[in-house]
Amino acid sequence: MDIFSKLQEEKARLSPSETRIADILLNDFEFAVNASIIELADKADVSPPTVTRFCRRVGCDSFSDFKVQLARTAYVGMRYLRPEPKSRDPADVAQDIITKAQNALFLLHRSLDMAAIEQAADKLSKAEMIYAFGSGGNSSMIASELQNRLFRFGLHVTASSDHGMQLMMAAAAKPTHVIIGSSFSGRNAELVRAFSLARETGVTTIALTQADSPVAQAADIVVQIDLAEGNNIFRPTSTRIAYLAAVDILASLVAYNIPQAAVTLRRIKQQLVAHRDGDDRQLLGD
Amino acid sequence: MDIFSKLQEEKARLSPSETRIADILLNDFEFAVNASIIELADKADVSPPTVTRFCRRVGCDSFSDFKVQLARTAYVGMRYLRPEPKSRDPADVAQDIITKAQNALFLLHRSLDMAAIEQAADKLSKAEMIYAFGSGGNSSMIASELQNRLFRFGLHVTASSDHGMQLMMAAAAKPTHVIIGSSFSGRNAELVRAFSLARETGVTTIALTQADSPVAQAADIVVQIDLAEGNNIFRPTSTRIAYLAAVDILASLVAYNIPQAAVTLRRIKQQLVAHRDGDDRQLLGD
DNA sequence: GATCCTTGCAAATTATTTTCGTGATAAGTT
DNA sequence: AACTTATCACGAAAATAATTTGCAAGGATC
Repeated sequence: MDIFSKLQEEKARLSPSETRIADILLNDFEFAVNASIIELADKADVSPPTVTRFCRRVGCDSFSDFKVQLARTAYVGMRYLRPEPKSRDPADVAQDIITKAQNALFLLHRSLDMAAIEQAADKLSKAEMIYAFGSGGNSSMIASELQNRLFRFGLHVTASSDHGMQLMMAAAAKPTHVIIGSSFSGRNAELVRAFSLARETGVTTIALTQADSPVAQAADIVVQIDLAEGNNIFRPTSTRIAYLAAVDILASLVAYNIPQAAVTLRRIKQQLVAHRDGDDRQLLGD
Repeated sequence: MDIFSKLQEEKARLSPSETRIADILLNDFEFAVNASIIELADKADVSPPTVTRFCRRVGCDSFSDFKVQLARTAYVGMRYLRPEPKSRDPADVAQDIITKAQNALFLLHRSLDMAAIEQAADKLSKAEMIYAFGSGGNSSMIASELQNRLFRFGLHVTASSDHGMQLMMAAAAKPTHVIIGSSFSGRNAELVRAFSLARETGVTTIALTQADSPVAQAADIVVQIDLAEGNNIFRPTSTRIAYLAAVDILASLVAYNIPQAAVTLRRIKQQLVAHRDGDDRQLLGD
């Protein structure tokens, strides 16, 4: 368990002196990781022993262990404690965006249900036909990314971001087919309808979405992507990055399931090396 | 600058004792961040002073500073020193992909030229018309992402992934217009032609690409995105994630330059909060 | 008024850094 | 080739700094 969650948990039980220490951690983190116990104690107007006791309280062995843990979780844990540092200084903006993106990946990794992903990869690699659904700028990008990745392995796949089309495809799909749909919010009602329709005829449905959302409940297999609220709503880029990484993982696992894919990919790679001087289109390869 | 790049840089000049210390860092990192200077010295078969000297050598003020820096960059920096774990075990595959994506963000952040980005943001926010160019699956996605982000701020922007169209637009552009083009490889010859054409008539050109590449040389302003080779060629997803983050940064800076944008964005946010139950399309907002 | 908790002081302990000297290697000199 | 001389890496020990522990005083609570 990381320091920051421990801190939030203990917050109420902290003594006045300890609260002052905690405040410094949250407000002037840079100072805190670089300070010695004496400097930190001075700044918090407490004695060094109090700082030591504080460290023990939040689950560390010693002050130096505390500093290491602090520095370690800082990278990921820091920003989602305080809402928005949001200075307009370009360096801060860049730092903030990069950190949020890394956090999103971190959270994705932590919440990934590997069993579900493996199951999804398994179904996809055996599917006679795959429909990738997603609407809105974000999810439709994910749908075309799925198409982009999967067709390379020799799979039959088509992507659609059109609700009407999705419904028709879902109605026409056979039990040997697979529908994979993405919804960041989990509340895409049309996708839910498409899933329900497909399941009536025994088509396998896979959702890339938030756990326990309507879309998740409508699907057979749920690759859940649960990010903290803050990341989610107002900063779509970091959420999208997490989805892209999830698709990357899924596609890689599918590739391992398909012997032919390895051969194809190797050929693409060789071609890439041979023609390094071409333009971007070649980078499509993987 | 982080410890691990410093380490690689200094590697050749390291003495035998120092090399032993470096080895421990790389092989038993967990031990290294938790050890005291004495424990670390013992394990490396050197004396504590040698460890202190080693710390100074890699750019730290003291041993404790060293430990903090270590713990701090560990999360992202670790893996790109060792080549490939690459087992087929799903958990490893996932870990590998996530780490590579995080590294790409880390490297992006390190190599970002903030002055160039600010300059680019400045030009974009003042442009009468913006053309976003990019071809191939990756760069065309970046182009449409640019359109997607910039039109929200009230800017006039169009994206194109069609070479012929790009040339015509470049020929028709006026000095008050801006062309922004993306090329992962930096070798998109058509984009170079479009840039050259545009510059003849004094149109500002901005490139999102590798430094010192043909595309970079053809542009007025270069937002350089330099990732290590390994990431680049065979794993397009992580490169793309870096580009997406770069666009995110650029767009955020543009937003700060445009007073009107803040108002628009606030309205979008309020609407999002009010209609939380809608579908994905609303997440397009930022 | 007894008890418990918080806190700081001072001493003890431990960790880290500095200083200094040795030995090894390389470069220059006779 | 042999002999300085310079340079450097390295560790021992001393000096310094940081951290922890034991203990007692001051408050709050019951």
